[in-house]
Amino acid sequence: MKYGPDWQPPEVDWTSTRGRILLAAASLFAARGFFGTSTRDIADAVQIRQPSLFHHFEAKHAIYQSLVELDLGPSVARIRQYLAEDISWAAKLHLTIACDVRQALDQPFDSRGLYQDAVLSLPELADERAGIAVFHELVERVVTAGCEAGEFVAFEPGFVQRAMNGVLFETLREQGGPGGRVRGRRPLEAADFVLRALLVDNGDLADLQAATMARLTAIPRGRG
Amino acid sequence: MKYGPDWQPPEVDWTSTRGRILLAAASLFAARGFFGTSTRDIADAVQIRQPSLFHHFEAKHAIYQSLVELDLGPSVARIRQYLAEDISWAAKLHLTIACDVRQALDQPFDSRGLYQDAVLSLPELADERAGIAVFHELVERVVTAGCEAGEFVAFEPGFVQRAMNGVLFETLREQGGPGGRVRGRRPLEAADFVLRALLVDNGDLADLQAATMARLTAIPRGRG
DNA sequence: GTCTATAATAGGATAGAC
DNA sequence: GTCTATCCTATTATAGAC
Repeated sequence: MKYGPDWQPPEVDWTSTRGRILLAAASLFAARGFFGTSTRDIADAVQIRQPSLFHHFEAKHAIYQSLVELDLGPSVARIRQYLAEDISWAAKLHLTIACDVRQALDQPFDSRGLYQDAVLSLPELADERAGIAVFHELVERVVTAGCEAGEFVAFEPGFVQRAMNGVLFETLREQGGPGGRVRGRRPLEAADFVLRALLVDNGDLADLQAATMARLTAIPRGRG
Repeated sequence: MKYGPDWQPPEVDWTSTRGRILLAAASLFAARGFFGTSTRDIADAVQIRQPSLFHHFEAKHAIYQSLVELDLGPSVARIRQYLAEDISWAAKLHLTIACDVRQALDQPFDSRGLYQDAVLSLPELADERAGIAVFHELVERVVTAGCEAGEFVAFEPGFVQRAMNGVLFETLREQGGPGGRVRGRRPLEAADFVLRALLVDNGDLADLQAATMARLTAIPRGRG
């Protein structure tokens, strides 16, 4: 099942025409939005003719769909893994945020144009809506458990999930997407910001930072 | 000057055709985005013919522009006022966040479809881009001063401004816009979340809450 | 101030040659 | 796998009657 425990998105050869379409479309979606980008714009950027796109993707929304899969799939997989590990709830959340920011800054395509409600409400993107709902549910589970364990103060989990997403998205918007000069500390800063808001005892933060940093540096960089 | 110290948006009669166009357009922009909403969609919702729109607004983007003015104008005016008051930096920021959320939930139109980079990059919306930049600059000024005064921990002001915006926007998305059952505590929760992340001493939070609450209840409600 | 009629263009997608 | 040619629809906006 898509976005299920054993699913992962198909590999992409970024030098192939299909890969270059995805890269160009992602940049255009980020700059002008899905509806503000025409298939001609994308084709021009890849230097092919507009109808040739439809040999690689059945429709415009399929390009967007593939990009969401590539961005969301690993995020869902990671938080599933952290949930299974024997670490504190705070550590699970800190890792989730930091690794999500790090992935978005490391991956070759720009993810800032994805996750727009107006696009996701297209009927063809039902799987992606469901996948996002799964991610949100897993985050809420961590927040709820962290509250019950006394690690977090009592905000509503739904609110926290939203607030965390807001911090995540805006951090990416600020960074200007892949290719910008990455501020290396942003993944940790974003995670620290959210955890400081949640933690009952901010004294725990230094340990979280050290643990997350150790695992962040273990992620392969520069895939693009 | 638009969005300057003495500027405020023109009053709107929400029962007039012009007002009803703004209300309908705001809801549609929130649900399907600016580019995903056609002038026909808006006209249908107001029960007039599509060309009649152009008697009230010179172009589609002028509708969007008016909505941004109505939402952003009061926000900029408020933060200017808080900057002039003799209260702590933390109080200025707490008030800014809480009152912004409260306004968005109280005003008659849905503001969730505004502030999209893809739309704001239209050349006709240069004033609105500038207005948003002014708001961001004023927020950063509060954050920077709060850090220097030792009230806030040392995050980068630009990052904090982004994170705060993310929390703001996502809080509104969660609430479902005006007309949804407003969770009365959301303005305070959003402000608390950001201030907890920033404050060196979380013990100051209770005072902030009390001060903000006193001024929030003084805002007239139910304009819609 | 709202209407009908229509201009002018841009959009996504298909057919079929090479 | 890419091309040219083209279809069909939707879109923003204008003209001019009432």
